[in-house]
Amino acid sequence: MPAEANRDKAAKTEADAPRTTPASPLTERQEARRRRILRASAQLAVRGGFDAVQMREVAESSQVALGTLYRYFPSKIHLLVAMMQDQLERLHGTLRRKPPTGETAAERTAETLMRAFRALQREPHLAEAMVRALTFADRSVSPEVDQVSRQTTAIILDAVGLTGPTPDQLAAVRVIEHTWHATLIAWLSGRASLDQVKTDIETVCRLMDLTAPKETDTP
Amino acid sequence: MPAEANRDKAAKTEADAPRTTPASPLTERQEARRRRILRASAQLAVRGGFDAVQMREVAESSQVALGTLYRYFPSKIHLLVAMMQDQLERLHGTLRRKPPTGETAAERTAETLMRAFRALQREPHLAEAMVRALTFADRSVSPEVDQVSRQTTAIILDAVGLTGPTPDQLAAVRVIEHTWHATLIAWLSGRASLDQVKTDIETVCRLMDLTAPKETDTP
DNA sequence: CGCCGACCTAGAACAAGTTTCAGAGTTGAT
DNA sequence: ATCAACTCTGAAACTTGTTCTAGGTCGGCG
Repeated sequence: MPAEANRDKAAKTEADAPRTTPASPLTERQEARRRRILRASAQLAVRGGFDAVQMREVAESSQVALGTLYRYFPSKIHLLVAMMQDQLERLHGTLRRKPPTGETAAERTAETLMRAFRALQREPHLAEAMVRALTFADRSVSPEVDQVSRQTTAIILDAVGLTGPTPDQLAAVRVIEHTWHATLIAWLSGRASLDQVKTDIETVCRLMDLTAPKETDTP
Repeated sequence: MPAEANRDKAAKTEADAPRTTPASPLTERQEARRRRILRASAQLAVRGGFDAVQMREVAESSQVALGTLYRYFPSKIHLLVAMMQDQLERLHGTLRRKPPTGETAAERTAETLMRAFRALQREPHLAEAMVRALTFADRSVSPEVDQVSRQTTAIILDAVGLTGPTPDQLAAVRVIEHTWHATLIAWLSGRASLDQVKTDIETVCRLMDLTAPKETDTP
């Protein structure tokens, strides 16, 4: 069934390659290829982490030529960051279905992050691959990394229960995110224990007062 | 003057290669080589950042064979992390000579970090090289990365003016460090403005209350 | 019907980090 | 002075990410 042609035409008029951003609509077949690639990458990552995701192997596993792989994901980093976007979306969905139950904002945030952390713990190699990619990303991956960052912010804001955060609250959320990332990295490279992760996360959630604006008054 | 031999012997008895850790004392010549290598790396890094530090070029610039370079620094990451250790020591020295002047611990900490930040700003490529290496480091570099982390902690504790920090205070310092790192990364990859860096650093320093223990009482 | 253009494939080629190896060079001990 | 045990050198080889080239496939259109 030639459902592909007209869309290919559309893609052509706008850009040369399918982007990871929502910009260009992909053919069904192309969507399928993209999913195959991401799935193959995830499988490899689960087994051996960042180093095990080798572009030639990804191409072979997903039954795609190397050149095609690079057309879909312009670098290994792009590929792994896209994988992270995938996983984050899934996580956000799960969290929406089963929101955290803590009393205070700090408790809910810590609970959310620890839940995410336990999910990552289950596949540490996968986590390592994604996080390494994320932190190694240079300017050419900024848009994608930014998207990941926004998604993380959204997850935390959901946990807190804020819809219209003040700039101060946004800054606090950023600090929490930073701690989350850095702790994750320290844990993945064996420099922090599980306890330390837990402590740090709880510390930052407790101390970043998210319930009220800091500078302005709230009568 | 053959002051080299006995020390080489000493080195041999203990390990195969000179480590970056204080473990094995190096010959003068070896010290000189090591410094040449670090200097050459820094020069290359200043020019073009992480990518410009190419092992072949470093070897050539420092007049050392490639194999020798790898004997001193088992990987590019090790090399760049060692560069960071160097710079941090220098910074710590400077800070000791001219300590921050703020009234509160939070102010002094923020001042210290912003001063470090401005130093990095002067050589953004150098900063990029070091930070990329630091965050990309895997387990094999743990000891060195850990050393960097300890040095950073020491600098912050100096700024705060604490000598015997409580576990809670150490956790708070870790959160500050995490924020510092993550902000730096975001800035280097163009995802955060100078203002945002400043805001985040000040936010975390302000909110991480370092003046008194959190759990235990202070009569 | 047969050609066009976009996409895809296979595979070579290139770049940079890393490893390897044979042959010097050094140095302390005998 | 010679030896043994190192370290250093120079160059090639190997690995993996990335790019390039030449040709193949497919759907729509003249």
